Amino acid sequence: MNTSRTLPAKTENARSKLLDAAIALIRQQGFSATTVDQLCGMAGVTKGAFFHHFASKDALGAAAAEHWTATSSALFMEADFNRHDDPLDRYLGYLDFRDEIATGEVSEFTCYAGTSLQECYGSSDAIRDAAYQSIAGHSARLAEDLDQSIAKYGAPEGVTGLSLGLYTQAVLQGAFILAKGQGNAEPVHDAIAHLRRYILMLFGRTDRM
Amino acid sequence: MNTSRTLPAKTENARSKLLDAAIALIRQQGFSATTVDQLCGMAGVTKGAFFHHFASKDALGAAAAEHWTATSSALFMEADFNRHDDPLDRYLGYLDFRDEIATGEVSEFTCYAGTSLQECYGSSDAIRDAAYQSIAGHSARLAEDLDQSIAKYGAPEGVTGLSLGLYTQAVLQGAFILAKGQGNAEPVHDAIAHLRRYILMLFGRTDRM
DNA sequence: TACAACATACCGACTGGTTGGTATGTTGTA
DNA sequence: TACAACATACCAACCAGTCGGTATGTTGTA
Repeated sequence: MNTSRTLPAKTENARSKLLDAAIALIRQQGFSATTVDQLCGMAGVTKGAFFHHFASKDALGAAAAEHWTATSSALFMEADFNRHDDPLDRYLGYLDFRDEIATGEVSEFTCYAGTSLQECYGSSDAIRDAAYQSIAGHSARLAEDLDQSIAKYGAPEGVTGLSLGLYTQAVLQGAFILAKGQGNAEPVHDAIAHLRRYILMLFGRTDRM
Repeated sequence: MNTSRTLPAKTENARSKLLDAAIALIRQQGFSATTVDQLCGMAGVTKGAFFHHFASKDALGAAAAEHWTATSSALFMEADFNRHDDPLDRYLGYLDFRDEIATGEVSEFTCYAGTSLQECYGSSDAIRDAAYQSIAGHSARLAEDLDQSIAKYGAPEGVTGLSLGLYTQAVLQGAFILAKGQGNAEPVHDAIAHLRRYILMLFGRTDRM
């Protein structure tokens, strides 16, 4: 759920410039602390454009979650790890990929959906729902590979692909919080190492540790 | 890091009433979306009292993190699981305890420190630092039992008590985010089950699964 | 093809309620 | 009486949202 993708140059319209600005600013400052004027300033558009495209600040927050889903899912779908034949290799490749992209400024590798879900639970149903959809959908994507891994390698009773997919997201989201506290990506790398070890032990593939 | 503790009756002063209100309201709505007037209203005091005790709204947010540390660490210190002789039993008892207290309204079992750290990273240094201190301190407490467990049962190279303590917090914090999305504690129970299985496998105590 | 009718995208000054914070009392008590 | 612990009244800045207006398509039709 990172977005260091190269932007498609300049001819973007006001709407997408505002969505990009929203993801950048809200990841840094949070939703409430980010003002409409700030968003317009960063996007290089005026308030008129803002309220032409979005009914309210809340509506922008929710739309930004969908935008986030679109850009980040594109990022993961294009990545090389999907080409592995083995489902467990694909999952482990995903973890490696997430490990790699966790570098630089903390607010640039943390998750828009997680941040806004955490903050806006209780103050905006629209944002909460859109943000959770983003995370749940991403988990479901992972669950496919994990279900195939379970079918192939077996797993303890009660362990499902979706359960492991959600756990994966929980670990990452929690690690992002620690990274914000510490100011660097180290907690993310540590957490992924633990998660990787768990998965390998779970599937009896300790030879790959 | 839960606080369903019974409050010490009524003779609280304005300061602690405001801190309690802060933890309740900010966990629900987030820091920025919570106004000083709301805080005063819930605490049953006036603005004069607020700014008599706290230099600013930010200062209250930071003080609330320390208050959170105090109340939650008291909660965990008093709990029964600390009486186990075996360090691993103490850690597993901690997980059981966290599992038990994750019931009812989501905002009542989630973590003030995690929520405000997530949101205020980038907009308030004081709150960020105080919140991280809360989580890091809690992890360090867990690390003691985990280090003793490592000494007693052994562990793979590179696995330290502090690393596992921080991982434990990451798992819980991430599970809280999922719980906010889903609206109930199920993701927390699931995540703890995975974490517990990991720890047992790590220490070669699969007999206890 | 020419032109009216309409739509879309955007601008920026303005507003009215909100919000964090202040200035100035009042009261209990050591 | 001195001072901490509050209460009351108030303010200036801010902020989401509005509104009248412009510029540039698009579409239907005679």
